[in-house]
Amino acid sequence: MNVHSAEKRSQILDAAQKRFAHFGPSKVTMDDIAGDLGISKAALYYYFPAKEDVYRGVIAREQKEFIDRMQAILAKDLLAGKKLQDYLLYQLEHFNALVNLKLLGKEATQSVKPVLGELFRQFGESELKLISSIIKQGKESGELAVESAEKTAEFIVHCIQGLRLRFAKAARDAASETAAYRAIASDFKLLAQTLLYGLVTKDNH
Amino acid sequence: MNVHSAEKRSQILDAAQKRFAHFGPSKVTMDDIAGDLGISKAALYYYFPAKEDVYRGVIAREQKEFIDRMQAILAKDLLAGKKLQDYLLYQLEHFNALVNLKLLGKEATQSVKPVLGELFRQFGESELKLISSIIKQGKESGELAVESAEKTAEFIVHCIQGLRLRFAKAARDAASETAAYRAIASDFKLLAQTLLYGLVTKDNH
DNA sequence: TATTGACTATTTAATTAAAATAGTCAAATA
DNA sequence: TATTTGACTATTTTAATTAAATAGTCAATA
Repeated sequence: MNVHSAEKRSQILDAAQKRFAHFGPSKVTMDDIAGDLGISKAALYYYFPAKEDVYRGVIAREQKEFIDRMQAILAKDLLAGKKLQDYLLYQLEHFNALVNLKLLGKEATQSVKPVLGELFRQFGESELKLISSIIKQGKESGELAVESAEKTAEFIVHCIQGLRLRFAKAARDAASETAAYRAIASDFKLLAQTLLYGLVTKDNH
Repeated sequence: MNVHSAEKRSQILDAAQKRFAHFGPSKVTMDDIAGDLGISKAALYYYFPAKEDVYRGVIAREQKEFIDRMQAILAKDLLAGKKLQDYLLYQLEHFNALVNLKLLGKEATQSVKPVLGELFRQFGESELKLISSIIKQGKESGELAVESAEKTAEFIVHCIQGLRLRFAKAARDAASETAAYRAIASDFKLLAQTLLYGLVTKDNH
């Protein structure tokens, strides 16, 4: 029976994570990963039935880490507006720390793309739940004026993902990735401000 | 001397535009286009020195058409807030009508990609100018409370492009393109509303 | 249960030849 | 002189073939 030590599985994911981040998934062989741990490839297959499962494992772990961090930020007893602001301001830096998450579409063999798509979808749902809970809190307390909390949350998630996507694209072309990062960080700051208070002055409401 | 008739050039672009929209640029040969017009390929090269220039011409024309339409909308004597709203509400449907614009990155041979990138950049700048002029109008009249009109305009353009990009991605995967369209249309509606008035109720400002 | 070496099955990369297509040009035409 | 063409060459794509790399299996073993 395959019981697996959770310990060992985690070590394997550690090694794979480092290599994936450095070379991209397609340039990392199962022998590479096994070699890093001083075990044979066959042993590796005892823990993960396919390379796809290793990649899936690495990404799933990163996604969980991201969601956990964001949940921690949102667990505090704050106004919904403040929470939303915090989410927008902190999600980018945490998102960026998780290298493989960004590698998603890019650098993937054709066969794993559907899997990644599915993982990405799940991730989006997790993000939607987080934002959704914030908006609901704000709506119920009368702090936020929204018609449908659900639709509003979706809209915000789409904005976030859209800006991230645009950033990824810009970072590829641009001379400096740092410049692209600063630009998008500024965008998220403005998004946080504008979503809450809008552009129109009070006199003109 | 190469004088070219503007008339003929335009006819060529018409034929190319239709084919590109239907099959994608890489599946359209110069012979195809020439055939549609009942002329020889050599004649076509008399008007356009390279296939790249045909594609460039088609896209440039579509971009101009888009910008012209949007300028028409914004030429009216309205509050900046209303103009911004109009822009956000109408840009999507007009953008979608211009097929080749959407084909940009996709379906392009490696050699034309840099050209397309440049065209895309120029297009972004045109859009930025439009939005920027709206925001400036609103700022100067005291209608909009923005720190930097320039930065705000950039932020809004990034949101627009991000949502479009996300939409293009979703449309590829999703079962129905129509469903994806409805979703993004709703997003732009919410963007128009939220950008102006924000989510926070007046009592909580 | 966990591990391995030796194996097979698949996938990717490199090579080449054939086909399709872009692009040129001297001559013809209107 | 401006435009068009057929016949040409140059370049790029595609297809087919093989060699190499890598994924994945399994009986034997500690």
